[in-house]
Amino acid sequence: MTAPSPTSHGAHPLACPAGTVLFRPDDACSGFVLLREGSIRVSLTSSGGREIVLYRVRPGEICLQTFTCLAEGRTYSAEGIAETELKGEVIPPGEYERRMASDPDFRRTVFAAVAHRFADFEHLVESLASASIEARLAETLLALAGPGSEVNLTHEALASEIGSAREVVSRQLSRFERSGLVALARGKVTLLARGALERKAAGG
Amino acid sequence: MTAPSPTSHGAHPLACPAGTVLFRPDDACSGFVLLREGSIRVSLTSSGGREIVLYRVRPGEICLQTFTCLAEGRTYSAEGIAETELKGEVIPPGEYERRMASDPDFRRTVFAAVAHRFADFEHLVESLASASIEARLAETLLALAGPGSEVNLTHEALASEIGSAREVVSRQLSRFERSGLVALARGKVTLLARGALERKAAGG
DNA sequence: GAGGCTTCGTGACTTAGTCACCGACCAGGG
DNA sequence: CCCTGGTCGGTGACTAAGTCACGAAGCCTC
Repeated sequence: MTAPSPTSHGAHPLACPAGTVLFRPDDACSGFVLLREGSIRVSLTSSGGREIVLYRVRPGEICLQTFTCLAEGRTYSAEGIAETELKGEVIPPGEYERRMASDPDFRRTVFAAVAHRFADFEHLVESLASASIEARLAETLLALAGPGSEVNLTHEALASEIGSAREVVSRQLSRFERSGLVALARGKVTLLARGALERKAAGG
Repeated sequence: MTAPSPTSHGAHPLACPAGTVLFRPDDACSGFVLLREGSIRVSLTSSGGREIVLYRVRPGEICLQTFTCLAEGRTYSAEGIAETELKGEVIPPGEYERRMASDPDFRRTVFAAVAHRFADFEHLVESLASASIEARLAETLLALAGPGSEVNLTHEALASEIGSAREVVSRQLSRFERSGLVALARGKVTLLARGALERKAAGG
């Protein structure tokens, strides 16, 4: 092998456009992804056809699905799609094993990321089990808007973010609109009152 | 230190009766538990007072909560209660670190357990997001009964197993009883028709 | 500018969750 | 033995959420 990457010997580069399907249920895992740029959406589709977004992988984070597959030698059980153009590296399974064994920093990083991801999962379970649609939707809108005030997703896509149905999201958004919290357009939600939405998200 | 345990130098024994609260939200983690006997119930209680059982730790499994705490140096976010008398060992954080670094078998075991636990979590999310109460309750009854045919839990406790409300569980159990699938007594559910329950659990 | 697709709105209905209350059962002390 | 306080379960009435069916409006392409 010539000119190994300075950051991780044995890894090969990853680069793909938005929309690429990185893995589907039952795919085998081709390696551990270190993302430098972009965002991967990982979601689960139940037999009834309902989709729910589990989490997003961003630079510095890891894909728990991938970790699981590598640790147990299993196949994926969820779907991963590139939301934006991706750049990073793929560490093949053998190399991943070697680094986990020999590189304490790498190991700590992976562990911390797994732990963090797991905390997200707990939050998801808690919110699925007991938060109202109003609160979940408000929270999700705030998270998706980030520092900006626009969310460019359809009601359908928002429904799968919160694991609910399109009609339910549409009706809740209408209520938000009537209360002046958001403005609606086709495929777009504009946040008008972050404070009020934050209160709703907290269950007020 | 004298007479270290033959299985894990630096670990100290764990033994406590049923009902012991092992950790609560915001507790610091005192070490990694290797369970030899018994069962720990790990559950989350939301601000609204609703409790949901996340998973149980049995011999050979690990507590993901504990792993998370150790990996990120954080406090617990859920509650852990001994369902039965417990026997095992507690590996203190420093010793845990050392073994993760130096013992490949230990590391692999922990990883596989984390991965397995994570798969359970996915199942929980999927079922919360899209399965009916009827299916979730049927599945939970079968799981809790194990090879036997009795579940000695109150409706309240069953409700927290599936993350629902007591009244909902009571009504669904009544329907199961009227269909001849179970027999009900105070604090006890007896399974009469596993096959039919399995079909319900599968969403039939 | 017509046709076709996607997105969204809505009414009618079912299922799940909440609230309030009451009656049945159970364990303890008198 | 009976009372009593506590847990457990049943139920009616209501609200929230999810489902089903359909149609209207926006958008793209040809």
